[in-house]
Amino acid sequence: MISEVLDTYFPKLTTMPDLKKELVAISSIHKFEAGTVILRQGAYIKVIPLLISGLAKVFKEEPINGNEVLLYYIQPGESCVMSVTTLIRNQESQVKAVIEEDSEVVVIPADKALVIAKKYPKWNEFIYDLFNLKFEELLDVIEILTFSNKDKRLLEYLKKEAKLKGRNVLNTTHQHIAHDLGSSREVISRLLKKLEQEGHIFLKQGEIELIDLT
Amino acid sequence: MISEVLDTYFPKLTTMPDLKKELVAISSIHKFEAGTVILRQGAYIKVIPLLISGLAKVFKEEPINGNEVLLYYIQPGESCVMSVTTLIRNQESQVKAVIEEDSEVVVIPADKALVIAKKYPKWNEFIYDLFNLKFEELLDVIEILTFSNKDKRLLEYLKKEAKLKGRNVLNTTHQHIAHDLGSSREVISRLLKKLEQEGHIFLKQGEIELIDLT
DNA sequence: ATTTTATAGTAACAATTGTTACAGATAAAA
DNA sequence: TTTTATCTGTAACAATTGTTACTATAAAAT
Repeated sequence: MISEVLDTYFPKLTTMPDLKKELVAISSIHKFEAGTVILRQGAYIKVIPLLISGLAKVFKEEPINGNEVLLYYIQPGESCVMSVTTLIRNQESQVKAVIEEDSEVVVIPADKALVIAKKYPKWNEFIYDLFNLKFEELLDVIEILTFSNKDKRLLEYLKKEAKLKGRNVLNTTHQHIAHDLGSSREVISRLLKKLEQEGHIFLKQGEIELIDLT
Repeated sequence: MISEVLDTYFPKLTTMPDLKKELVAISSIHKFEAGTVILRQGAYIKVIPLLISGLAKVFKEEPINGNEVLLYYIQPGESCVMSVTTLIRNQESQVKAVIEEDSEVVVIPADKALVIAKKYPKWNEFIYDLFNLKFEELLDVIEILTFSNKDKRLLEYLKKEAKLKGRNVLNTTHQHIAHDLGSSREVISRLLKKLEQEGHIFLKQGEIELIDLT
C-alpha cells in the first residue's frame, strides 16, 4: 500500500530500492480532516509529513496580535520543507501548517527521517527540489506584495486556490480570504465587488466563481 | 591560505578532513568590487561563491519594468543558497546577486560542487542551515510587508544595514533606499524625515546616522 | 568662483487601503 | 415559519502611499 503510494506521488524517493524499502518500513499513512493543525508555530518537529491527497496551507503568525499570512501550499507529492530543516537544526517551527482539504499523509517519524537524510543523497535531492519550489513561491509573494496592489494579489490568490483545488467555484467567505491575505473583510468585499464588475469573478453567498482561469 | 579561510569562516565544512581537502583542492579566492553583479537573473550557475569578507545583496527583478526588491543579504560565512539549488535543478536563476561592499570570495566551480554535494552529507548540512536562515529572512520580509507600514519596514532596513556593515552611519542616498525597498524616492524622503523627527535617525546629505540600534 | 550635477525637501493632489458603523441578504436552526 | 446567526454590501471618513512638480542644498567639475 505505502509502496504504491510512494511510487505514484514520490517517484524521486523510490528510484533507489534501498531507500524505498527503508521508507516503507518506517512510515505509516494517516488521514486528517480539513482544519486540523498538523504543525504549530513554536513547536518542535516530531514527524515529516508527505502529502498524498488533499491540500494543506502554511502560515506565518504575527506574535503580537495573532494575525497570520498564508505563505504557501503543500500539495500531494510535496512535504513541509520547513519541517525538514527545522528538524535538522532542532529549532522551534517558525510556521504553522493547517490541513485545508481532507488529506491522506504518509508520516515519517522525525528521528528516522534524520537517519535517512544522512544515508541517502536521493532524499536530499528531493528536499532540495522542494526547497527551491517553496523558495520561489515566497519570492513570488514578495514580488506581488512589493509591486502590486491588493486587487492583483487577491485575483492571483483566487486563481491559485482554484487551480490547487481543481475547481473554478470556491466555497469560502470574504472573512476567510481576508484572514489568508492579512487584510480586513471590508477591504476584501470591496475588491471582490470590483473584480466582479470587471468580469473576473461571479459572487454568491459563500461562493466565488472564477470566470477566466488564465 | 584557503585552508585557514575555510576554518575561520566555514567551520562546518572543515570538520571532515576529506571534505576539507577536496574543497581546498578545487576552490580559489577572488576579489570583487562593490557594484559587481556576481549572478544575473535568468543566467545559469557556473560557480558557487562562499563569502569571506564584504557583503552582497540578493534581489528579485520584476520582469516588466525593471524594478527590483532586496530579498536578503549574503554575509561572510554564507553562500548563495539559490545558486546551490538552482545548480542542482539546472534551472535559470530567479534572482540577481550584487556585491554591496568590496568582497573576497572562495569560488567553487559548479560541476565540482555537484560532486561534493553527493559525496559529503556535511555539505548538505551546511546548505540546509543556510537555506533555513534565508527562508526565515524571507518570512520576516513577508510578515513586515503584510502587517506593517513602510516606515517600520524602512527602519528595520536601516538597522539591518547598520548591523551588517558594522557601523551606525550609512553612506547611501534616498534614491538607493527606494530602489532596495521597491518604493519611490519622495516617499522614502518623507518617511526618513518622519523617522528623524521621531529621534530614530539623523540625516545629512549622503549619510544617515542611526541613533538607537536596538 | 562659478557652473553643473546629484541629492534632498516639500506641497498638493490622487489612489489605495484601513476603519467604523450600519443595513440588508442568505442560510441554518429552532 | 419564525428566529438566529452568519455573511455580504456599502457609505463615510482616516491613514498611508504614490505621483507630480517644483525648489533648495550640497558636492563636484570647470
